[in-house]
Amino acid sequence: MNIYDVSEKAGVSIATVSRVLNGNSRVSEKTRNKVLKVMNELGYTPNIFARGLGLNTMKTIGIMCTDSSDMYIANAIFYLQRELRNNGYDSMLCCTGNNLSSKQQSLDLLISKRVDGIIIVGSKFLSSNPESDDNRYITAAAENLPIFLVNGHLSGRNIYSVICNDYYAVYSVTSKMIQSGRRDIVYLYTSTSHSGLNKLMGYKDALCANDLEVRPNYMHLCTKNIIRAKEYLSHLHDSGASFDAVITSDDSLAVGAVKFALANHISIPDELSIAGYNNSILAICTEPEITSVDTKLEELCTTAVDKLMKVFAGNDTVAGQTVIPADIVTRDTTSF
Amino acid sequence: MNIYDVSEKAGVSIATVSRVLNGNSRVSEKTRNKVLKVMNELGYTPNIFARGLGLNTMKTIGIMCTDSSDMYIANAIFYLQRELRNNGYDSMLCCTGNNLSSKQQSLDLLISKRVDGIIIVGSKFLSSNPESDDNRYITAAAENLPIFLVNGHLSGRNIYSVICNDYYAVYSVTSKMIQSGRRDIVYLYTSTSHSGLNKLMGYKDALCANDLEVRPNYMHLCTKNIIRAKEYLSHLHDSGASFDAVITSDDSLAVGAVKFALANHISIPDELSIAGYNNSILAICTEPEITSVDTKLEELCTTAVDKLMKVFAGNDTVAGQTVIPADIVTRDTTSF
DNA sequence: TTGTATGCGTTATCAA
DNA sequence: TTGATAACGCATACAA
Repeated sequence: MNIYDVSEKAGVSIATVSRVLNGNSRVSEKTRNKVLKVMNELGYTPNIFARGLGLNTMKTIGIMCTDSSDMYIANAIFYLQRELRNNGYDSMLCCTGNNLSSKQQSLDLLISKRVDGIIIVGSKFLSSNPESDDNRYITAAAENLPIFLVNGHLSGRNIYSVICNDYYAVYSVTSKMIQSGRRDIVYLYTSTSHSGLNKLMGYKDALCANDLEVRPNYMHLCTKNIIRAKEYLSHLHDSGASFDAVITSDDSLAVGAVKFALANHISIPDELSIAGYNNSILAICTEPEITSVDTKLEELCTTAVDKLMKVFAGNDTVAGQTVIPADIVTRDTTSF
Repeated sequence: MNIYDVSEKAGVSIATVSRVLNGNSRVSEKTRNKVLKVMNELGYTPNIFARGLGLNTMKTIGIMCTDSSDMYIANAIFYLQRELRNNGYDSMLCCTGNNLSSKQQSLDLLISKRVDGIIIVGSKFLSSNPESDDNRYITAAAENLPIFLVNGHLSGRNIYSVICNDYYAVYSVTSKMIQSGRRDIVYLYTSTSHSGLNKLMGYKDALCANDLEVRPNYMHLCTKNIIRAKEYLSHLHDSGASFDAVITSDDSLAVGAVKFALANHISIPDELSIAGYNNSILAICTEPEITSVDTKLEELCTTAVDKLMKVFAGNDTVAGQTVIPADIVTRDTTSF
């Protein structure tokens, strides 16, 4: 079933069929209808390979991430996919894990599939070491197709980032904690990515701005895991360190903090204030519900796709980086 | 950059380059190395369209779901994608929402992209009405390519289902509740899909088997939402109905039940036992943590991909339906 | 072991 | 407005 079958049955040439297929106006109404009727009768579908061979585009965007089962990333994929579809593009998903060589392989694979562009989701995808060459393969790929980063930053030609203002978000939360009377504030974080380090810096700077001491054991790098967060706080508590607030870089850690407080009969928020990050469903699972930072993921995603479409349209004034401010959603684990 | 460039630079014919590309053994070691070297130097990547044009396969599987931001589905996508990759296949994701015509459109789109097979995730994708023609478009598509259902069932040629034994899982949980002394058991559920109705039936049958009354207001269809579950239980409680157990078809509803109990100073599990479903992270967010049914999602997904590969290999003895038993993960909201 | 020639289904260029 | 034909890049049957 191909264009020849249609042309034969309709009594026209393949060129005419092709014109009908592509909405070319240089076809008489009568001929067009005749061809459309035949296409319908035959249930004809154009062959995407043959088309791609000529046009060298598949109207498909590759989406890469380390782990699509992560709630934040899963939501991003949903939004991206929806926006791309609205713009006539499909998406091809690659979950790479955290191994550098498998990230490279996935990128090569998407390129070999001739995707028209690539969207990378999550700051953990990139190596945060600016000295290393670990992101070189991405800048190299950007020579041939545009690359977009959602919640990640990398500079370079044909690379576009859309990020949330993580530094300012954590700075604000920390400041609010201090303003509401907290002085011994623990910060639990999950990642040393660009975004992760920005958040940490926000915490430190807010302490400094208020003349509070930055204590190493009050900043803890922790796997993204409820139990681990609870364990570390228990450990800190048992070791005699006192703290009246916990700020986290992810809601799961904040859930751990709530569980720690409940297990030790520490009242929330009077004796211990807790703030989460990402404003996920986890923030409303606990009792009390958790104050959390809304990172505007949907807006990040729609902005990324918008920029992508502009780049495809040949607009060469698309900003390399877009920063979107976060919101703080106040609930019952804080007294501000 | 194509096969001709490589052949010219390597001083061989395009046929030889193609043979090297496809691992054909009828090439001398010397020639092979020469060609590989040139391919490397030129950074040559074969054009997938040209290849697909001849072979009419893209080594790509379409994955369809209603909503990839649903935690259950997000996990399924992760597992499926990983298994497909392990077998040399890529995946193309389509989130359709719940609208029938957009489901049909997405299916058409995947077919027009010449995917080699389609995996549909989630029982909500299918219409559960066996009388309606709403699933006809799927059986029609199955005439041309194999269709796999993960946690969904549809019978027909070239359609394969992998499902969890939901009926028996809920039957077991309900029986255990009864054995541990509960008599007034509420069942909250989110869906009237095939899987959803099976679960409901499991609940009813377990009650009947123990000579307990099936009361309509003790079975409630509820959106997948923490607050809604809490509200319904409050309503039931306020209306004077007494209950000593809540079984749910999703962890989110069980979280709502925990919140209801905490808000009303009802002790868990003594005064109220609670069971969730899907054994998601939500089950361990609350205090106490929730007993939940592990639906073996990873096993469902690997089994589906296994079956897919067997079908592609021409194995015509692949079972149309595979049923995998669930596990009950006992935690602190039940006394069994 | 290697090379030549053809077909895959479409789009686009040129001619009519 | 329509038709004939080249081009896209690869795999493969057949020839050498």
